[in-house]
Formats: sequence, C-alpha cells, structure tokens
Amino acid sequence: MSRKKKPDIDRVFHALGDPTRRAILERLSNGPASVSRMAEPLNMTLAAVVQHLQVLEESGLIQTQKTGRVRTCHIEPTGLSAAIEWLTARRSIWERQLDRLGDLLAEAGED
Amino acid sequence: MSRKKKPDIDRVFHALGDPTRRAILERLSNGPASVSRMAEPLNMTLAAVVQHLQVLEESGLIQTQKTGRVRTCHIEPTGLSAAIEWLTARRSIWERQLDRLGDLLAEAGED
DNA sequence: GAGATACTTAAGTTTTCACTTGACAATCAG
DNA sequence: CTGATTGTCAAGTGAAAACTTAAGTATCTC
Repeated sequence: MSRKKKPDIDRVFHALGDPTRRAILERLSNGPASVSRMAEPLNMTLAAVVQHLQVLEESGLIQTQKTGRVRTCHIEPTGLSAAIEWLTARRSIWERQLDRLGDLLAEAGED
Repeated sequence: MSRKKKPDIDRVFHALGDPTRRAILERLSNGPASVSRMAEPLNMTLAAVVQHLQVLEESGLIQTQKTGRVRTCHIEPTGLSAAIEWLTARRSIWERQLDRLGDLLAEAGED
C-alpha cells in the first residue's frame, strides 16, 4: 500500500521554523560552504549540524555533494517557491477580505 | 531582566508547518468562523482544535473574540508579512547567486 | 429552572525534535 | 605508514508538540 509521505510544503515550513536552520540558509546565501565551516559559528556539535543539514536537504532547500572528505552545501534556489506561492496566495486573498470589510464599514457610515 | 521570548518569525513558520493549521487558515480565508465550525471538517477533538487556534493566535496569524458563548476567529492580514519578507529577501539573493553561477559557466564556455 | 450548546481547563499519553555521546570510516598531508 | 582532518552512524536523553479524556463554566433556549 502507498506509504505516507509528508508533503514538501510541510517540510519546508517546518525546516524554516528553526532559527539554527535559518541561520544556515543565511550563511549559505553568501556562497557554498563545507559542513564544518557551517558548524563553526553554531554553538553545537558537528553531528547536530549535520542533522539540521539533512532536514534542509530533505525539504529541498539545499543540496550537498561530497568531494574527497569534504561535503559542500549550497542553496537550492527553487526550494522556496512552493512556500512563497502559498503565502502570497493567502496574502492576496486576505487583502481582498480586508477591502470587503472596508467597503462594509464605508456603507455603514453612509446611513 | 529581559525575558526570553521566541521571535515572531519562529512562531509563524512553526505555525505554518502543521497541515491542520494551514487548513484552518485556508478555511478562514473564506471569512470568519466559530471554533466548532472550524472543528467540523477536522478529524480531531474540539480541544485539539482550540490548541491549534491558540498557536495561530500567538503567532499573530489570526485573532479571536468571544461574544456570548461563541468564539469567532478571523484572519490577521498582516500576520504573514514578516515571513513573506524573509522569504522574498532570500529568494532575490539566491537568484543573484544563480546569475553569478550562470556568468561563470558562460565564461568557462568561452575558453 | 432545566437542558442543550459552545467552549475551557487540566492532566495524561504518545510522538517528534533537537541535541549529545561515542565509536567508526574515509581521505589527505608529511 | 601514521596521524590529523572531515564527516558518518547509532543510540540515548530531555523537552516540546500534538493529541486525548474528562470534568467544569458560561450562555442561550425553552
């Protein structure tokens, strides 16, 4: 039977919910970096950082590749698309709702 | 001394990471609704739904108010701003990075 | 006032998360 | 070859998250 798999958007938002992982993404925005380089400014063990990187990779936000003993991480530029689309869609609907509310208030004021 | 409080953006992304909570937000996009109405299509107890609503309210994504015995929930339209700003900022940086990569490849091709 | 309705609250359970420890594997430098 | 570097893996811990159950409190309806 079909296995239950988490939708991408769940994983993306979950990944973004952790400040350490957002810090990693911000660091990688300056360009690719190795695992231990990512770990330097983070106050935790290498193993913990690797786990964060796994979450980020599974969510499609970064990609990694190993050359020799060094694993290099870089941003996956399309990784944010689904999340941004969901958010901006909501926002435009919500703004429309606000407009309707404004209309109602204006009408009420005219009485 | 200053209390430790979770940054808004942490809470927003965390709130968005749960499919039930996104479903609630989508439902509320059609207009305000009471707690029990929100609970109807969700396969869980009322108490669980209330807890999700609390998370959403604390993250600034919705507001609620009680009139009589009914608590009505509605969208807080500005709640997504911080998240959208963070995401679009990253995206534009990432696209620039992609361009630079493109340039490098083009240069390499010219040899 | 007696029910029914619409939550609210507290406590307990199970699962998931973030992290550590410690042992291991691979690779590079002298 | 011998270390030192760079990362990997598995297991365990503690706390937070996502629920449930059950009892309680207003409020509305008759």
